[in-house]
Amino acid sequence: MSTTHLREGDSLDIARAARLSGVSSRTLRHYDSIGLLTPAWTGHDGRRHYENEQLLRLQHILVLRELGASLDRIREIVDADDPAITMAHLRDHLAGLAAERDRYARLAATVASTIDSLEKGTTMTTDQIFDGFEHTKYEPEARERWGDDAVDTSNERWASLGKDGQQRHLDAHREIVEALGAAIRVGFAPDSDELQEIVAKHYAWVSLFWTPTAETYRGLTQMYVDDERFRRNYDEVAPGAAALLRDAADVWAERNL
Amino acid sequence: MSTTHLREGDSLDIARAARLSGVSSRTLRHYDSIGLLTPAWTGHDGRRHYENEQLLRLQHILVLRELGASLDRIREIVDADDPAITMAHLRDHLAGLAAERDRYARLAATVASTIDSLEKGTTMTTDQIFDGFEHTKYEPEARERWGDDAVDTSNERWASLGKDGQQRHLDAHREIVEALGAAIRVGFAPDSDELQEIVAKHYAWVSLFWTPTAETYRGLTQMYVDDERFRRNYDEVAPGAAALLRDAADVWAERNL
DNA sequence: CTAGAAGTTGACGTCGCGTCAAGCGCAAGT
DNA sequence: ACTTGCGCTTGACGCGACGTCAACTTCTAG
Repeated sequence: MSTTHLREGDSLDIARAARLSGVSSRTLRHYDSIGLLTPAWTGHDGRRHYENEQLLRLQHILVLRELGASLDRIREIVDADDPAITMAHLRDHLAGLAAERDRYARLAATVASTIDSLEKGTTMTTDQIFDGFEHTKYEPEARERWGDDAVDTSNERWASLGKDGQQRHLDAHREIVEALGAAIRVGFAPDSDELQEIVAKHYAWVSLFWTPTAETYRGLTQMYVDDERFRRNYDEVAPGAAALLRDAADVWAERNL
Repeated sequence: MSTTHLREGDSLDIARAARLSGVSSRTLRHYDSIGLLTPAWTGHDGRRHYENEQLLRLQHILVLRELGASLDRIREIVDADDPAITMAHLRDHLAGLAAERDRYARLAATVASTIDSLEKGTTMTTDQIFDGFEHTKYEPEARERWGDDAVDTSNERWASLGKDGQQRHLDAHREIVEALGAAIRVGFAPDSDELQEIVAKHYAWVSLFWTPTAETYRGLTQMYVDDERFRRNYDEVAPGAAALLRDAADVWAERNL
């Protein structure tokens, strides 16, 4: 058999080439414009025509595109048409994919646990922190401390969560408290990077519902120390945790708020 | 205490605001230009000045940005400042993150197994397929079939892989063969979507080293049938597998090459 | 001969900024 | 008083892989 057996009629216009290979004609034009896939020939009227050779190259391109490679990388691979180079690029590409995968996995886990923490039920720490703003005897004090609007808003926000939401919010908080406990055992200082990071998380945790100012944030952490019902939740993991959080929060608030 | 206690001196210029919050001044300008974060006030000379309120909003923005949310989504969340809306957006966002994570996981797995298949060692199917192009007695035949250049290139490509690479290439191939076997047991026709998909994978597998034309691809699959050493590898999983692959490849080549 | 189908090029939009480029205001040094 | 220079300003392009108009030309069928 001859290696080439193309009759004139074997060439396809852009639409047929696109349908055959499952891409849009725009994509073919794009590939042409960036020099990734040049049509076999172009009519006097500018219309693009594709033949077997181009369809083969396109197949090769699409195989690699399905692997998520960039068009630049694809170009280098198909132009080289060399397995050693293919391997090198695939290796690079895999590293990138794995990194992206891990990045999204981390993000998803973080968001999931955030949602979890917001959805879970109403238990101890929760009751204490948010009930502190609520209708009970602490409310007048809270209103005095943070102003009426803040208390109302906080109540509404908390109420808008389900029992579920409230429970899980706790879990995120528990992580923070346990990190605090670990910091105490290791002996980190309030202005150490480690503690400042914990405070940042604590602030972020609080911020999901309410955006404290430097003043109110300091006030909140001070209340953790002053009020025995709050303090117990922090100190139960390690004595002095509430005070350490307050000290670290003072530094953090000054630096960041 | 008063709720506002800002003195004139409390406002920060863009550089200090940027350093405090850990973003670039360009980012702050960007957030201003898209209306996500407007400075507290702007001097007669156009310089931006930020105060506590803006820094707080920025903190909220950055918390959400770390979760990978888009600026549009972030705007809706911080503008609403409502936990119910926050939850709804976080939920949407989580779905997107999980989808991306899974997508990259699939891509990474595919590429990894491709690399694996290219790196693994030289065994049976491998030996037979690629040794078919090699120095042994089959080489003259291969040269006749596909031309000298194709044979040389194939030899070089295969040689450029390690023993490892050659072995794993096999595994990918084995998957294809087993899919073929399953198709036979179920009784799919050569032109069925299922078989066409298998052929597509087979073609992609071959294409990673060599880009067959319709003619050479048909020739290759025909050889799988004709040559007992090749046929055995296909038929061992299910009798008639080689012939079925050839028939399906004929259809596929016509449609796609 | 004309309408319609299908092709063409060109340009903008996406997303979140990084990175020039050109110009202005203010404070310190000569 | 004048220059220097820093730090700010706005405006614009670039990235990646096309989707999506818009405006125009050409081919084909009636």
